[in-house]
Amino acid sequence: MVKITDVARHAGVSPSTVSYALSGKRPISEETRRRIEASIRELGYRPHAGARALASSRSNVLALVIPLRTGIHVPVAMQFAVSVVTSARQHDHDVLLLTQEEGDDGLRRVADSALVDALIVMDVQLRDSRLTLLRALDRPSVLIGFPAESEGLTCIDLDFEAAGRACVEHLALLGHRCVGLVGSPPEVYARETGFAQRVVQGFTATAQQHGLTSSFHPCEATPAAARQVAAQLLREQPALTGVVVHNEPVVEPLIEAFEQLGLRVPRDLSITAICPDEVAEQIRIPVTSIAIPSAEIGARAVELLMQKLDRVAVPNATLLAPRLTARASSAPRPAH
Amino acid sequence: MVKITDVARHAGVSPSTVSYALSGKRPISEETRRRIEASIRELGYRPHAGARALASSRSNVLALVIPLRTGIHVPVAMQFAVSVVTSARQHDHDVLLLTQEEGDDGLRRVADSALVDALIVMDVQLRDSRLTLLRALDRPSVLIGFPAESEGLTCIDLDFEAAGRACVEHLALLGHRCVGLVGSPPEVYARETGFAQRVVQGFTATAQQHGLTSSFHPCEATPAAARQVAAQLLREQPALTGVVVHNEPVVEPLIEAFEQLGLRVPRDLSITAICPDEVAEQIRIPVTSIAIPSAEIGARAVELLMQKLDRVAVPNATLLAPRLTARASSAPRPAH
DNA sequence: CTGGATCGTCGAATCGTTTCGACGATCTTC
DNA sequence: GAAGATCGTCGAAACGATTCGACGATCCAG
Repeated sequence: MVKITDVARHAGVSPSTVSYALSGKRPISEETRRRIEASIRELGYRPHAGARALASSRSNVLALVIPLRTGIHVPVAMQFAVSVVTSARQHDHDVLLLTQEEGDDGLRRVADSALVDALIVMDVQLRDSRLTLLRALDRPSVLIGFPAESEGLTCIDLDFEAAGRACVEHLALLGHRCVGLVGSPPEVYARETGFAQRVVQGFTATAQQHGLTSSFHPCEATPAAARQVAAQLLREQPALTGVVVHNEPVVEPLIEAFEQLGLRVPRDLSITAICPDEVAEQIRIPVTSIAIPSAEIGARAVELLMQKLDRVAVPNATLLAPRLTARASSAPRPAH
Repeated sequence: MVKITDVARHAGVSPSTVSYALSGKRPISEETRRRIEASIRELGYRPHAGARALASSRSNVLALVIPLRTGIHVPVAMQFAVSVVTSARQHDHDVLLLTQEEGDDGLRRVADSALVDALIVMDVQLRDSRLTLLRALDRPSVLIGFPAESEGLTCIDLDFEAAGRACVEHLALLGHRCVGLVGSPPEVYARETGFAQRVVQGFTATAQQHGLTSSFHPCEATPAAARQVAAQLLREQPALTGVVVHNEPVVEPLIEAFEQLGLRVPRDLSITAICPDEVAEQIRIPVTSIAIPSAEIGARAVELLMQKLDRVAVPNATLLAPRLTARASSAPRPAH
């Protein structure tokens, strides 16, 4: 293995000079720098990560805790993870993958052993045992999602309440007067995951505000459940003309179900979804949707972490504004 | 931060004794060990990862390279990643996440900087620029999937050829004489990803061997494409009674398409798929399938790596035998 | 009972960086 | 042209573990 002393000797300088040339923490003359860089390339030198971490007390590694639970849409989580890795690399950091089931101990382990400099935690719940831990830890962290009490933590997420609101407003603007929300699987609400509830809040409040009739149903992530919910919605609200879906795998089956019940989309029924663009676009009738900007959230989470590592103050809460893309699935309310 | 000398002082022993008590590399008396363990708990000591890596030249971190490409089924990749993390933890290792796009440089970086001890590479292609690199690297690696030339590498995967064979044999045994294969998206074959081609080989060879009429069509991962392929298959082979699907997102749409073309599954048409159990089970008509054992592959890959790290010889190639689960979608050939 | 293993522990060297203080040399500024 | 900054570099001291050789004590075999 080639080490910094080898490079130093080869370039005719001292090891510390090589280090400074690499880190830029002290000025190095143009000419010396070039000589050092040439030696590095020629010898194929790579700083030893462990030695570097030991000396600098920075590992340049971020921990990412990914969820495993049912009810979360896997491709979204994956996209998010990829975006974290990509962004981290742009800041010269790597990403250590932890699973939810490692729990508190896992977080404490990687933090206390200085294996990672900072942590990103996905899918936090309203009351999450990890919150206390994260607050106590001497390493910065960023949460994806908002717990009930976010004091002393840094959180970022799509503004799901605004997303629910935007969907209803889109439908209201098109003249719809009777709307329904098809939500995530029941267990998602049961375990008090903030984002799902926030959609419901935004949806319900806005519907009321606009004087619309509305109802809300959780829905398992299966076509069968979708058919059932579709039928139930129509039974309860025969005048239904607008539906908001917050449940990725069910968007398409739900449309199929409505059509089999005799409703044409968007002629008789307008559909709006909160889902990734890929899902919205790949359906036979492309769906008007609010995207879940996983890539942006990931990138922003990393930025926040980098700032915190640099001791720059950052906002406690970052809510990304929803952007609605109108597609073929929504239209003005049928004249009839 | 509490360090090993603190523990040593607290327990009244030397630092090296603490180290040996922790690693078990030399015998330590029962009583001393207990005293040390008590001190560790009391002080909340965690060995500094960097220092440990530096002194032992072992980081206890594995690199995992995940694919980003289109055409691979994301939940499968995710399941696999989770299983790698879980298994690694059981061997006291952590997992560093790399993306495909980091490419050769990324692999070299983490390997040469001693950031990781070993590497797992998913989704290798038949001829992959990383192969040369992996062979040259001084760190052990395991590939998921088989390249064209696997000499000097350790590879593991489901035996996709046997999977193709098993599907055809299942259909042949049920009396079917005319079968079709609906494959992955064309780009998967174009980029020469071994596993997809191997299914085709197993399928075609076995069909021929049993004297069956057969045909093969790649298929984009959309319902529209599924409908198109279904129609085309029936046009080409009006006597078609058995279909093998190797394309997760299309299994359900394909069944729907066939039924809309007037064929009842499994009365008129038997379907067999190569896909995760969750996909096979969640469809209205549960599908006879060969599972992709991502969890097992992940666990086995980690085991192999651990053995290689311990300088235990391991087989070059590990092919997992396919297991076919009969479900509602396949039945004996219609009488006439 | 004696000589050679084995057991349990210690001290010191080592791993490969970063970083701090120091020190000439060069550059400003009045 | 003297005093003080700044520039560019060096040497040496961390950083916090692991591991090797050594050494007294205990055990066992002949």
